[in-house]
Amino acid sequence: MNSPIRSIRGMSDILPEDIRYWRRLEQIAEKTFLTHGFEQIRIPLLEKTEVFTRAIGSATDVVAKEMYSFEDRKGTSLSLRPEGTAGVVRAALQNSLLYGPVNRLWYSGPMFRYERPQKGRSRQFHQLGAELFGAAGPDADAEIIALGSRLWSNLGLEGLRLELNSLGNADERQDYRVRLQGFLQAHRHELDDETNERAERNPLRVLDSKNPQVRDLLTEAPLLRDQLGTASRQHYDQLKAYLDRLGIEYHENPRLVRGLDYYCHTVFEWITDELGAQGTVCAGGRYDNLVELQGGKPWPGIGFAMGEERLVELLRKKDDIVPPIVHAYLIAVGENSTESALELAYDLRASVPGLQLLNNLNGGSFKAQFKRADRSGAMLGLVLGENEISGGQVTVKFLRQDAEQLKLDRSETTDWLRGYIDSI
RNA sequence: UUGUACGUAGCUCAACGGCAGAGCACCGCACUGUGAAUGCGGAGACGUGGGUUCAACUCCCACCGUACAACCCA
Repeated sequence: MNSPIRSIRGMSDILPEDIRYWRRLEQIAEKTFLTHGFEQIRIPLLEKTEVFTRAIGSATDVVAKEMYSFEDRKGTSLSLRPEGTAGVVRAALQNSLLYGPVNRLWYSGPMFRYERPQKGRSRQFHQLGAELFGAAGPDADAEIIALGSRLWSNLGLEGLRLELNSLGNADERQDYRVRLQGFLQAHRHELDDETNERAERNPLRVLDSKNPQVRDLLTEAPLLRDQLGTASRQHYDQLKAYLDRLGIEYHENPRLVRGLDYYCHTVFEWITDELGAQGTVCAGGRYDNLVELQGGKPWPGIGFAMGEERLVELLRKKDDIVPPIVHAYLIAVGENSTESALELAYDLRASVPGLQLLNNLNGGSFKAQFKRADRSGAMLGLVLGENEISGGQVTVKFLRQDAEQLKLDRSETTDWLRGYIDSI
């Protein structure tokens, strides 16, 4: 016998018992995006690899080590998308969505990164994201952060912490990068190999290291904040003033940097303490250089992406979404009962809106079928036996309440069920 | 890529260098048209491959898988 095939590592199935949380998340997110003027865009899961190497940066781990890349039959390098923004920018450019009025887009769907799975991290994961193009000011930053905040309240999620930082513009960031690199090099004998290697490749990432020794040393490191020019500082201060006005709490984290190269100025993360090591539930920032990197004329943008698995986990912890109820289980025994039952179910499902009806399959005795009806969680057992069939009737047995069972004429069954559904 | 832990029935877990056990779930019977209680019965398992041993589910090694963490990041 063949052994069963398992799904690919890190690519898990989303099972029926979890679907209600996913649906709640996606429905509320969609509604929230809509009320903020965001329109949906759907783009391919597969892009030319260059879409990502240009945007995200070829030195980042995401591009260098974590992409699912392969050549198509013509030898073009393609990659499954590791994130959404790069492709959205590509699509916006290609379809002439930019360079006009402010443009707001949202997307959702699976992303792929080749990593060892752990809690809150998988190789196929799902993101919901929003992107806002054509507004360079801090009001847009506030708007996009406010959207996140509103989404949490719409979802009933509390206790998410907003961390905030500014990376400055490209020049400031480059200057800082050099200074930080200098600092790290001066202390390289105090650092482990891994950190030194990172100091070479992507020094900003050293800032959010979890290594306590590194963190200690970093208290003396130069701060990006001190490197910001007047304009960048004003942008950041103005954003904070707007957030204060909106009553959105934030924690400034001067060591918050994002993993992807395209960010500048405002960067932020929404973080929970309830999910273990992977607590970032939403992260984003401004990417004023990205459109240019992707081959367009410069155009400002800001956005964020949310990890759906992580948000679903938070919703599941609250556990306040009730599973759908099964109204009735149709039991049928005896000569010709199968066709009568199929017919009755077919008719009732058409004539009783919202009726959740299971009909018995695989035969079985009355006892067995009642047992299945009970296990199914159904409120009612509808019984079609020989007596009912010959008399044109249906017996209704209440499985969850203390009440006498009824015998209805088939002609009145539809109305009775409508009334029953309304009453519960 | 690295580290740690764990792989026994559909699920949750036992046991033990010497016959592999239970609970839940499933199917049936007691009750041949009435579930959820009870009793009885049925079917069903040692991740893979080596090694040590008279004997391995148990000890050792490798591999595969899973979980968590580091790295990285949503």
